[in-house]
Amino acid sequence: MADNSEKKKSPAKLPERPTSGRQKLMESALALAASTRSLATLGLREVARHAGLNPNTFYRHFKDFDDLGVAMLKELGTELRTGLRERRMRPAAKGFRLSDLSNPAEGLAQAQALARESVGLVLDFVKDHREAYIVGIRELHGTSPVMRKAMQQMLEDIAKDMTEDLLGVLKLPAVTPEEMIEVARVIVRQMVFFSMDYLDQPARQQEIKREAERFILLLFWGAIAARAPALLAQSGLKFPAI
Amino acid sequence: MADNSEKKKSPAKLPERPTSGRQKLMESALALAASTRSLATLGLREVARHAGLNPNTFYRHFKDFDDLGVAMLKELGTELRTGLRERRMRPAAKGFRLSDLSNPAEGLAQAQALARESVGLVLDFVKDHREAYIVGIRELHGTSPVMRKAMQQMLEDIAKDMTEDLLGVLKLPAVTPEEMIEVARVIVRQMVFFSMDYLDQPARQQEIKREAERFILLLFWGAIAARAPALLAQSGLKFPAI
DNA sequence: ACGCAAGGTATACACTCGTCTACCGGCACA
DNA sequence: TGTGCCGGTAGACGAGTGTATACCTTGCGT
Repeated sequence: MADNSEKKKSPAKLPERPTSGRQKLMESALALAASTRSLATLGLREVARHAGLNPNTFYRHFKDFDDLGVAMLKELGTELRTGLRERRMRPAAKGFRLSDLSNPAEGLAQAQALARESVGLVLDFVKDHREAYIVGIRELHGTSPVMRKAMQQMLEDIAKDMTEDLLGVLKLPAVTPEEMIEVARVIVRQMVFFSMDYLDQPARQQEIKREAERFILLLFWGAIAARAPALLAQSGLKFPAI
Repeated sequence: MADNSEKKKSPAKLPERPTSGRQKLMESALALAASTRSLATLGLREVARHAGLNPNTFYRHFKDFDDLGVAMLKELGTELRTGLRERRMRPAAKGFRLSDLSNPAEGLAQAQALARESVGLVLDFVKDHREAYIVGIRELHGTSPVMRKAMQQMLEDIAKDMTEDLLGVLKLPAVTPEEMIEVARVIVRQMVFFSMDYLDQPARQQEIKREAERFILLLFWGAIAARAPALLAQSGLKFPAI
């Protein structure tokens, strides 16, 4: 521990600069937050240590710890949304585009296929970005108001994306866009929980996937029943106004 | 700071022991967690200081910090569950007990009344226990695995209570208990988010209440549509198997 | 060729933290 | 009358933290 004659490995030739310090700090913060399981608990020194950097280097790039937080969120947030969007463009996802449709039963069949595809898509993504997901959700109900707002906004954006997709792909009778976004929001939020289960209980993954699909289908059935009372009237059922 | 001659205010006669130390610690922890906005960030010394106690006193009552957490959760959890239960026994809640019923529409009308009552009940409770709720939800996705498990268990218990009530009060056709608990779980989890909104946006409280009611009703409509296809078959609709 | 800013490092300081050991007053109860 | 235990206190130790100051490269612009 004493002073050895000469070392100074600091200015050694490091031909590799793949991650540029700032990046290393963010990655370390993410990794630590996912293992230690909180951003708020993280320490400046701890992150720097894990990144193999001097504690003070932190100040070169971020002023607060919130500062690093919003930077991470911005990066991961765009990654998530674009990730979802591009996977939504895959062939399988576009397989069941349909022109117009007056039969609700047909619409529900399409909805089922779309639900299955979407659920798998989200859960796969979550599994592929386990760390980011865990940390993000923690911030959703977390300490910093800034983070919380940003996180809520991200969920809302995803819900809006989903609404567009749903409105574009399937035509459920008499379901207005306003109701659609409400349904989408509910789905997105519920998926937060399903995703948690999915990560926490690997043995039940298939079952959880089915539960999520059933949930979505239930909502669509409900939406049709609530919004197409005329169609259901023939069956003799009378639904209370919503 | 030096040693004054004689003091020792410690063994002074304290006729008041309204909150017995342990209680003081838990209350301080709750207050601090709700203001500092995290249990994980809390420090043993910090809590003791806020409670006006010696740091070591903490060890007399709790061994971990998780220990205090589960104690708080147990207290508040039972308060919540019994609160919900006794309010569920109020006259208004029992108003629509019904014997047997073959008409799903009738069942749905009952469901709507029950949904309205239950939603109001939960949201009132949340508003009355704002601090506890915020802290609790934070722990639901929080750092400590112990807390997380405990919190999930509490939600699950509430869902079970709700299932019993639902099965007892209203008879939806062909909805099995297994499906009922699944629906109840989904409702409870969604109420977590609705409650957050409710606390965060006081101006929209009535609107949020309506959204929650609509969500629940949607689920029941969906459940009937999914589980009583025979009833709906007359309408000419054919629903895909779930 | 010089300067200078960016990124990184080393050392140091004042704090806070969790925990350990030891001491003390009341109360129950045998 | 003693003798434990329970709840509370005091002080100290070692480790970890955030931050301040100062020094050292490297690269780029002029």
